[in-house]
Amino acid sequence: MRMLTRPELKMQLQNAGIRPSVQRLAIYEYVKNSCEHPTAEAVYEALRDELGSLSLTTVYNTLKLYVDAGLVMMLHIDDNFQRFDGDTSVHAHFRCSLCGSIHDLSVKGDYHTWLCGVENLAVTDAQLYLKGVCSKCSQQ
Amino acid sequence: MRMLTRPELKMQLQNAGIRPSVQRLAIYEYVKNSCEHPTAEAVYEALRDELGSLSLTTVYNTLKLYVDAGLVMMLHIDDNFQRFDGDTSVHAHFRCSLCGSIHDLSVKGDYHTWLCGVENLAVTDAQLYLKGVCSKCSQQ
DNA sequence: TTCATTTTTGTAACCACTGCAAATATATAA
DNA sequence: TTATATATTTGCAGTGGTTACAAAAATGAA
Repeated sequence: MRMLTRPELKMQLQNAGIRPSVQRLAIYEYVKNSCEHPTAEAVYEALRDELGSLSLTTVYNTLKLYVDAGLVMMLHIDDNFQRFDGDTSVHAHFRCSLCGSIHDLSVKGDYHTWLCGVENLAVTDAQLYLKGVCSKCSQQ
Repeated sequence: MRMLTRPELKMQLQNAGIRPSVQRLAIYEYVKNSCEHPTAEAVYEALRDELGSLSLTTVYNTLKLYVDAGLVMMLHIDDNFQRFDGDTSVHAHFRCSLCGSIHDLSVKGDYHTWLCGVENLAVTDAQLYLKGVCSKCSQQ
């Protein structure tokens, strides 16, 4: 996924009915253009200098705002942290037990084709989480 | 899955090299024969009367022991709680956003057939989580 | 019985996350 | 511009699930 420009990101927020304040735009840009599935704390640490003042609460609130609006996904692949993914398309996640890194995986079809008996269920979210040792760690 | 008897459960623990104390066997029996994917707190509440004295710490430690031994799965489908599943076979989980209940779903094949590029990854665990509204809640 | 090891227990602490109210910034109206 | 209402941000305190730790109890070996 190519990097999104500020005007593009701003437009996305406005289309979702969210006013693009300085903090909101910075947080949105960081999550959308990051591929490391950051925690709220990581977003906070990455932006606090750039923004001068930033509250961790703002980061949490803003990310929740985006999740509720469907702009960002919240991941629970990590036992101890919420993680956030700006890529809302259908894909799976792999977490390395050794280095803790999280990688995207492409999927074939979607969850409908993997499951039996989902006809009566109104599914709003599907997450496929894998754990193990990544290729980099297994070489060492 | 039929209910497992005490002798069967006891044998499973011994085969895993785990000494079946009174607390361990009771916790193991409860998780293995439950289909509600209980939290540690739920296991504790269900067994404290039967066992006379029981510590919540013992429940947490014992469940972790079983998870590390591969006898029980830990689920992270719920945002706020660890949940435990005595059924370690490949299956997916559906969580109802309204009533909070968690249901098992059968899957076709396994994760290898759903994904691209898992050849270089040593996968030790795969979890497919779905969220939405269950059939019971959508009728009301 | 005696001693070492294992298991259980209760309390205190941890820490990611949230609630809340004050402070600040922004939009609207006059 | 000024005044007022609304929206957003901020910092701190609190919450609650989970874990660390050390003492107590149970178990096994000699």
